Amino acid sequence: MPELPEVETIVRDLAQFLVGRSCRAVQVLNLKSINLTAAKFRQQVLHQPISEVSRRGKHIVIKLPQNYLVIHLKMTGQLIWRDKRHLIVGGHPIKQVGEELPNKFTRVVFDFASSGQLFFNDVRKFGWLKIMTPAEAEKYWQRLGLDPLSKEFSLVFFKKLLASRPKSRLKALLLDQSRLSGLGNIYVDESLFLANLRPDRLVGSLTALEQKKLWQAIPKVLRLSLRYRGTSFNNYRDAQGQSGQFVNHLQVYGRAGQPCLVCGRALSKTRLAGRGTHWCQSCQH
DNA sequence: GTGTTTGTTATCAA
DNA sequence: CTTGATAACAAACA
Repeated sequence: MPELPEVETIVRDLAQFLVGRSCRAVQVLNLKSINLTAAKFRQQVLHQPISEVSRRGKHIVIKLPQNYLVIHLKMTGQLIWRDKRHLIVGGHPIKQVGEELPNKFTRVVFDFASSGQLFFNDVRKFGWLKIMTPAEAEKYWQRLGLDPLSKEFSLVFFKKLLASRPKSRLKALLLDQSRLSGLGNIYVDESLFLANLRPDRLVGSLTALEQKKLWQAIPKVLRLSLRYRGTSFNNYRDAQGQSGQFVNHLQVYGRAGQPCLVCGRALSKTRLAGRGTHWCQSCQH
């Protein structure tokens, strides 16, 4: 489940591999993964030098001279770069990390001639790659809320956000991409645990101190995960096919029934805002 | 065969 | 308008 830290990890890697390069061939193995016909998609991408790879919420944005290639990995999407050049260290070629690609879940392949290949894999086919004009992209971004790692994510902004949805539950508000963009199920649960707040608390019931604590917890969790290159609960891999290691530092997500790492009480799992919600009944109020 | 998993959108209800 | 619930999308996994 790629959320902000996972997408940011992929974007930083891809920028190194892709910027300045042009795609020489595209194979579309699943038409539903793209927003144009294969011929038009190919025409938009081929021989167009990539100038920038960036992130908008959970979206990956690849800048081409005329248009943007916007990618959402949804739940099981992967973007994995395979270098074609034989890296020789100490007289021996470095062994490629991860499995052989393409595999049965590869949906699109971008060929970068002599340098390498980029594979879009997606078990569940929810992910997508869309060519957008700058105008279309701008319109699309307008639906996204603020990035919690941006400098605009101030305490004042956050308090206004909370005040605008007083009757919502914390879990639902933090998952809403039109309010904040980038948090998903894992980091919402982790942030609420770190802030000692119940996921089902009404937003309007928070004290000033609780508001500040939550505001601090969100970027803290995201940055910590980024340091470990994200959470590979199952499907997520970075752009080099490697797992993220933050799964070893999760406090509540995926730990239902196991002891709370702070107080020792068995962690709970309930259903809230349509999602499995993990939390500690002793530590969160 | 059944239930669970989740990002996002659409639809419906109160 | 707000909020929440549910289905849909698709496929693996227990």
